[in-house]
Amino acid sequence: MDEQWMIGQTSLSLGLNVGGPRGAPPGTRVLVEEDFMSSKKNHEVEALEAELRRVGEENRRLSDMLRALVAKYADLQGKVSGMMAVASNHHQSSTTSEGGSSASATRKRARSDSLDTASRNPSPPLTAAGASGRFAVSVTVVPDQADCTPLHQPCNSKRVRADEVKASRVSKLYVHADPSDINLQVVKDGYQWRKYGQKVTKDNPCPRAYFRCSFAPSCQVKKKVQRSAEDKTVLVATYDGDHNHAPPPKQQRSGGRKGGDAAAVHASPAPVIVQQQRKQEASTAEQVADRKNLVEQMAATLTRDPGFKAALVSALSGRIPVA
DNA sequence: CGATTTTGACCAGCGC
DNA sequence: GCGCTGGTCAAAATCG
Repeated sequence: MDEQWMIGQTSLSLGLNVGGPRGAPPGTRVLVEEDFMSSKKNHEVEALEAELRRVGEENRRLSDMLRALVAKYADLQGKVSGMMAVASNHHQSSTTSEGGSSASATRKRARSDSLDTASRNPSPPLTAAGASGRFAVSVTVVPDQADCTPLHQPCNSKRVRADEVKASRVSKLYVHADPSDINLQVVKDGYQWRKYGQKVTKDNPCPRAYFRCSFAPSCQVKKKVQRSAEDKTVLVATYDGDHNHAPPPKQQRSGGRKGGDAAAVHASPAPVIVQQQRKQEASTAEQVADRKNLVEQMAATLTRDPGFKAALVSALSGRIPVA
């Protein structure tokens, strides 16, 4: 995937001036007359240079470590992909012989079957999210149990327990929402969602909202959004399925009426974290470009954020003692 | 006027 | 069989 590309972006310019002025501005000149001052200055310069060399070396070492890590990751990913492909083939051959629908093929199932006739997309769930300038976003993925869910067993199974067994693609996204927007059940992930239901669940006083992807009628991705029972500032979004289309372009995402996901995404490019569940299927150039855009957006957002810069500067300046 | 949200009703699965 | 619960539907309401 994009590790190599990301590695190549080591020169993401943050526009920082770390460690104070690197030289007097042109045109200014400091005259130091006393010898002891001169020697002291030389001493400081040497110390700073030594520190600079040390930091540079550390930087190089960390870069090497990162490269090694990414290489290992890619290697492992390849192995996992291979194993999953093998498992998928195996499962397919075993499920195709299972035959007709069960006796509990109900009206509802028939309904959902009609919906499920739409293709189950192979595209990776480019689940990206940013939350109102907050950076606390995390993702957990329930690993695919079965790559190809038979059509008579739709992914949107009702029971969580059944989901745990049958669900093909379920991922969870934790978004730290703005406490002031305590009623806003919105997880901004770049896609257009249409709410089709809301329910108060037993274990959580906060209602759970049900969303469908409204950008593409054939897209069967569903999303459940609920505030965490423990921390009401945390939104838990559960994604069910994969999008079979690219994320809508920004100008189209702003079509929502009431400041929904789309409008929120349009409002400001929030930091995003991309998670990928099915690497072996994410090979098209378009998807790669999407992810590059997301990373670029992330970097751009971080560089624009004065708080981030300040934190980075303070962290770096703490490492470089200024006499 | 069309798209979206709201909300009560309905349905299916599960445990007892 | 019954009740509980989660998921979905669909009509009405709302909004730009």
